[in-house]
Amino acid sequence: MGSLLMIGEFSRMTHLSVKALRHYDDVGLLKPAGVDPGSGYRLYSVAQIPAAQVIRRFRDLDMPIDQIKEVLVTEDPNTRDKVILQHLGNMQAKLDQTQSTIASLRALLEGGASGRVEHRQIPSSTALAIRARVGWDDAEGWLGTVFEALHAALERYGLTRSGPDGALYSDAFFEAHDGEVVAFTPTSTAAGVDDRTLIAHVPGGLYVVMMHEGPFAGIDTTYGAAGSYVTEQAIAAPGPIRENYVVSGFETDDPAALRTEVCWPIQVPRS
Amino acid sequence: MGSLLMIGEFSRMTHLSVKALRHYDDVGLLKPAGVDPGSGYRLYSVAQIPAAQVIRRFRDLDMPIDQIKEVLVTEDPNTRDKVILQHLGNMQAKLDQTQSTIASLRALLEGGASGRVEHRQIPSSTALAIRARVGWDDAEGWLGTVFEALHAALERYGLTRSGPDGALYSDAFFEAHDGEVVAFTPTSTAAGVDDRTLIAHVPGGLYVVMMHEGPFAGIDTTYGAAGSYVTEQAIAAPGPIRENYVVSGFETDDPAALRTEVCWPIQVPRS
DNA sequence: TTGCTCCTCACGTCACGTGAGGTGGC
DNA sequence: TTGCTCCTCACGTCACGTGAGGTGGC
Repeated sequence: MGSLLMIGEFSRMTHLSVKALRHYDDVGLLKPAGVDPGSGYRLYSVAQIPAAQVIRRFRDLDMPIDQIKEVLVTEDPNTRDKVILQHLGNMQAKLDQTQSTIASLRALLEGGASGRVEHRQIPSSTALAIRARVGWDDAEGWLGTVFEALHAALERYGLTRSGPDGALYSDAFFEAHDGEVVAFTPTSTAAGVDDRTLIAHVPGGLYVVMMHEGPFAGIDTTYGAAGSYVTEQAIAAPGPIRENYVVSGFETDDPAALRTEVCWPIQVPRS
Repeated sequence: MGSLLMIGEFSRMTHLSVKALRHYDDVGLLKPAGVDPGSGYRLYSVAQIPAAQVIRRFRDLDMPIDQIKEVLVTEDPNTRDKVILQHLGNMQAKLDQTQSTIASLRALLEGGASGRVEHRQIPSSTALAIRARVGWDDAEGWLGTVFEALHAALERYGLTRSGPDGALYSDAFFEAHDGEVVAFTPTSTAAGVDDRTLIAHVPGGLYVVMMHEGPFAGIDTTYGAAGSYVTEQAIAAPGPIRENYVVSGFETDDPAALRTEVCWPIQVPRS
């Protein structure tokens, strides 16, 4: 129980480097069981080995130190294991996305089939919507929860969806990877909706529309194609970019079956 | 061809942030096609979009900028695609290791069955060996290539292996994640080996030996168990830690079937 | 006394992000 | 003229790694 180890021995037993161990002490992630008052030597207990092993694994998975701290402060073992397993779920999701990034890279190298460009006048519509400042990496998760909330609200008010879910993206969202996003579910009427903040008017306009087929990891290729077209035609117009989720994760579990319309605002042609 | 874009437009089309684009300009990863002499504005060409897409994917996969540069300077498209695919192979391997880290974390939470401890007098032996300073992350790859070289040498000299491959690890390898490692293939005789640098004497000694079952991602648990035992018995001795690859990647493709003996040096008991 | 292991600053690294303060064209 | 988009420093962040310079016990 009380066997104490010097930092080098503890390092060999846990495979954490000495520098890392000192850092974990500094930031309060893993404090040594004791400190020699005379020499200042850190003294670790063999009982700290399991905690060190958990830390090492999470760091291997690039979990931030603060998050690991949250996991480890949970004293009750059952609760703690649940927290860990939940984090593992997130890791797995990240991993799946990495897989999909690799796939999209392969696809890119094999030459992406650029889709067809369509000019479309999108009419304005009434919708239930939620607007927020969203960070780039949180966007996919945010959209998922928000659309679930919007669909639940639709049902609650006895309304029906009059078209695919969609979202408007501010320039800052792309340029600073952090900006306003409006997620909306169109509906023919918002009668009876008492929460006024949910009701929104989604402005229409003239857009170049391209269909993106497959997961979001590769959607930048469609953005590139649409943007190139708009640039070469010199018809770009200001305003948010719009995505329509024609076939979304609510309709299919097969990532390859996803269909997203990328809508790039363009000028009304001069007569 | 010549359509030029301001940095914000290029950001929206490539999904790279403006800050990232400026950084890639600074470090020479992606220079804008032109710069406005009056304003200093960066001007990108639509022809640069594919390069930006490749960069974005590799960065999503955490490939260092310098490596991406190496990939992109390869002008010939065929060679370049081969280089990229090779890097993708590495990525896939890292991903598989992440999977295995997750698995070992789950195993850890379900309570690892700590193996049996054996005291063993390991005799000294002659061996073909390669010694080098190795970085932590390179170790597994280094061992693979080195053992292939050693086996090839054995065959070349008409010798036979007299025991499992093994390696000696300096303290610095664990404590600084960068230190001396000796990989060796034991052989009863080194007669006829003209490359003297290959011949080594692997010293024997008294060790505590524990068998690690499964992939290397979880081997720290066995280190922890062996180290705890040695500490609690107060029998630790100086000297490198030794691993014997009883069932290695050369013998099986199933990670769960791997068997590695972790040998921790201990003192000769006093009469 | 020599070596060994440990200690504490202070600074470097990598890939950007975060402001501050300022400029040019519609 | 106001806004907008862009510009360049300079510094911050995260998780350590890299020395420099120094101390205590066998």
